[in-house]
Amino acid sequence: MAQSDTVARILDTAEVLFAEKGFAETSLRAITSKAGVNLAAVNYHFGSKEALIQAVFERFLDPFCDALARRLDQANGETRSLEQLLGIVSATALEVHQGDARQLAIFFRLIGLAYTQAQGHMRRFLRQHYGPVFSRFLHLLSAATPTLTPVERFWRVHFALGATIFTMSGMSSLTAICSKDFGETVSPDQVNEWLLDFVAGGMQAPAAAS
Amino acid sequence: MAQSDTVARILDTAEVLFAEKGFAETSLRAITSKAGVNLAAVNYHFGSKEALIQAVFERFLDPFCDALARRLDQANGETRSLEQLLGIVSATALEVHQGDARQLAIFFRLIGLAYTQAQGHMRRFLRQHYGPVFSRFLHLLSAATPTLTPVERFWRVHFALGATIFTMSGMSSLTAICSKDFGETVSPDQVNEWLLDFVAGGMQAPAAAS
DNA sequence: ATACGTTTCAAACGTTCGTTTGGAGTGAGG
DNA sequence: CCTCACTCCAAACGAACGTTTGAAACGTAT
Repeated sequence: MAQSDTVARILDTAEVLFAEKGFAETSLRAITSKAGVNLAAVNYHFGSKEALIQAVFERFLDPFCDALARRLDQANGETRSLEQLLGIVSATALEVHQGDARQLAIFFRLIGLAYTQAQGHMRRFLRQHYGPVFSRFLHLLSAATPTLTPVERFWRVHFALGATIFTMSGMSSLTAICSKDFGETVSPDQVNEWLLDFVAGGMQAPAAAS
Repeated sequence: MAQSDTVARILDTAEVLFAEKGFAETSLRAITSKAGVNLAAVNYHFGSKEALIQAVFERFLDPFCDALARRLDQANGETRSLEQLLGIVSATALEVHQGDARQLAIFFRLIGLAYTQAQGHMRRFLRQHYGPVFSRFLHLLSAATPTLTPVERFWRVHFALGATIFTMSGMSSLTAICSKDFGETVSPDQVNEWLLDFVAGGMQAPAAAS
């Protein structure tokens, strides 16, 4: 075959293991042995471990950003409410992963890791590759939250990002705790809806006097 | 001297380096060389790297939880509003670190790392040592948010935790971006107030139909 | 069938890690 | 003055890491 499935097997396995343990805690030996490929395959196909990490990110962020840009295009010109705007992002994430809760958790966990574990070069990579889409979203968000000053909006976006990333990346363990403590199983979709309520409420909270 | 300051020097340095780079990415050699002590000192005084990590957490979490318990005692019996309750936690964090923004950022960054990087044993340690205080807080929170179902409150608490930990642990880089993009410098205290507004708004957001 | 580019493989490389060791320093008590 | 417990230190240990190597295996086109 012209292109073996070794590359895909490595990416699939690395994605899961990175999401579970982080980048530094996941060795190439763990990835290659679980993927059933030779240890040297990573350096042969990707060049280095860091290049593998970037490849993992590109594979799941490119489709997401493309889909998000498409949906934002459809919303162009129309004045959108905050709830609609947040719904677009949420629906895009669900669309790209076709409702697979496990994939969705991995998605957010990796984004969270990129923010918390990666040094400067990773943030630069994300900003260069996906900055434009993020800017477009921010512009629409400005129209949806006209009472906020730019600085306050900047911070509230990061509050919302934190709530989202933190929750989604820990979704599996949190749902386990939830069902143990309350005897009630909640679907990731339900959590997602509750999160949207929370974020919308926080975004539109009145600004107290400083 | 009966007790040298080697232990304190190690703890001080480890705290900073762990917060900067994470646990796995911080070697004992980096800690000991920056602290100006011998490499073997860590294993001599603490036993292992993992024990050092726990010691770092105990040193900053014990005073915080004690102070929080004291403040919750004072609020005992009285019905508190959500804003007052959140204010207590915020004021406790500020009190323990005496308004030192750098220390405060380290504080939250370490908590965030404990949640995202640590495997099961770290969460178990946190739950066993600091679970009771957290339960008391949750009980008071229930009284302050009577319209929420227990399950919804559970999730909103984690949304709020995510917003807080994510923001505070990335405070230094976020303030840098903020001042670069807006030419406006905001104090950590200001961000803290805005965060309280956001969390209060999210906590009290109306629950949409599921 | 032969030659060639691509991919796989076992083995080893050098480095860095956490940890251990045995002895040298140090100060208080007998 | 000697002893003993505590602390520090240079050096080394074994293990695990990312990476490299050179040959074997493979498919394809001539």
